Amino acid sequence: MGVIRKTKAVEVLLNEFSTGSVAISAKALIEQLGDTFNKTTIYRVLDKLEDDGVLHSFLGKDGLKWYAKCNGCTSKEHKDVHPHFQCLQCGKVDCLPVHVSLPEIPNRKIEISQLLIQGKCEACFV
Amino acid sequence: MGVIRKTKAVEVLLNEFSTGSVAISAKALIEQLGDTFNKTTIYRVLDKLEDDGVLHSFLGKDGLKWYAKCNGCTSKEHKDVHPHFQCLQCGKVDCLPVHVSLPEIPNRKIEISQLLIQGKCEACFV
DNA sequence: TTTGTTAATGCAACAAAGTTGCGTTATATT
DNA sequence: AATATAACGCAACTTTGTTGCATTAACAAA
Repeated sequence: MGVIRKTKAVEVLLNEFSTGSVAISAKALIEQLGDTFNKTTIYRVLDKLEDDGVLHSFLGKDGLKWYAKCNGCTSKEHKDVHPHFQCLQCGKVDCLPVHVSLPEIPNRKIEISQLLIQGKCEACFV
Repeated sequence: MGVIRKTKAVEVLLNEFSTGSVAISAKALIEQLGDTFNKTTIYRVLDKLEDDGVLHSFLGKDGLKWYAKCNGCTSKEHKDVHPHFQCLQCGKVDCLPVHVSLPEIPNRKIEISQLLIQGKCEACFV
């Protein structure tokens, strides 16, 4: 369906993702904005923004849902595929703008892939 | 801590993983064995078997926890790293015995990685 | 500017996966 | 056989996310 009306919630949430390739969990957004908007609204807006190809989502290490900005995607086609990096120390998650070549798998058709790399980020890696 | 006593639950659960590289979700095990064992027991045994390096776990597409047999792992060291494949049609998940080369990521230390590939499995791929 | 349609919101109740506390059972050692 | 304690079952709980429904507000048309 996608976003049709530019509401306050859409505006505020979009603004959260305005800076670069950092991912934010739905949980964090609710903690941060839950006084202003109901959690249901937050979940629903994120959902729609994903439908529109504005955001993409993936699951972090503990099954939490994370969102980050898409590059060059539309509601028709999601072409922005890349791995994500989660810091085991500070918990920060971001998108890695690199290409990963998948292994050959005979007799199977690959449709989606999700690579989550964990370790220490630039800030936490001494 | 790990498994200390060979109980009925340990025996039955181990038996579930006796055949090859197929992964089973905790949810499925509870559906299947929940009349015989309490779900708490099932979760706890899976946890301990993972501690022992007998099983490894990972998160599937929808955040469900899946378990599969480890090869050559101990409680000290988990060395059996590989991607997993989840069929979008039948839902089956299995381990792919292949090596994936991760991209170069400057200034970060990679400690763990998890690759989930989704598509159509041998049986569902016509 | 006002009106009318309906998308978007808030609230409360719910759902599903997994966890915790605690009293009881049973494994395995002595 | 006695005993220490790991493992178990049960119920209650936690957390993330979802659903139904009445209310509000975006936005287009009059």
